[in-house]
Amino acid sequence: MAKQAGTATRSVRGSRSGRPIMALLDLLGRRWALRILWELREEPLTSRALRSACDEASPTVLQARLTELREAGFVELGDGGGYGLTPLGRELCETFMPLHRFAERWRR
Amino acid sequence: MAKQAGTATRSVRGSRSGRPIMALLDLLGRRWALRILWELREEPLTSRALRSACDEASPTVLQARLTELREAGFVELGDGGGYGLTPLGRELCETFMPLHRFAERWRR
DNA sequence: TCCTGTGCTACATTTATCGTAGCAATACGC
DNA sequence: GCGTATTGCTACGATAAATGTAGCACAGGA
Repeated sequence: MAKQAGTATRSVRGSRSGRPIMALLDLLGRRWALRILWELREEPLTSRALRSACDEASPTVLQARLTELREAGFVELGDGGGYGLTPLGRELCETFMPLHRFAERWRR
Repeated sequence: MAKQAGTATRSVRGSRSGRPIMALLDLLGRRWALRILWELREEPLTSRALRSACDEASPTVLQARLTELREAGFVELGDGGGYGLTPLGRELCETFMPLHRFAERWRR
């Protein structure tokens, strides 16, 4: 699994262009990535609470996504335990808020 | 591979809640989905041009994503050939535009 | 007719994710 | 101390999804 340290560019899958938007789209395009950010939007959650919020997704992927999101600087592990958004992550989450309104109108 | 007709709700993976935002986050959280929307943001592209734009992603997934995005009503296949965004898809894409600015500031 | 480009598919290989179980560490109350 | 509960996190076999390469049928254009 991808878990190498965030030393370098890390050639995020399918985006060797170096354009940051591609790296971001790729990171957010992995399973549960968007969902994790969404579930943390209001308050920090423990790893198990987050798992519950994410329909009991397997801890393997959740842990992988959390590591990636932490390396990206969007999520952090509070010293008292529990995952929360960093200021940057909160900012990113704000970017996604209009999606909520859109989804409500969409209603497949 | 997921390819069933859009007959029913289709229980989008990991979102049995019925909340549309979950379905949307799930759909957009599949590989190349966000990227496809992004690459189509300006002009329609043929399937092969889209493939080139997406770093030569395998046509199997691209075709799968395109089918899903079409069923969702975000993408359509123009009668002259070439994939383009529907008005709804364009609207969704607008929602993601702030992401571009964010990514530029992010620059991992 | 041949050539080119379109959307799209087959299929074997590789990779990601799932599901279940369990670990070490850190607390609690007794 | 002892048990018990919770934390973050990992192992590992089974399953689902993505990759890479090749190629199909169809529709023009020369």
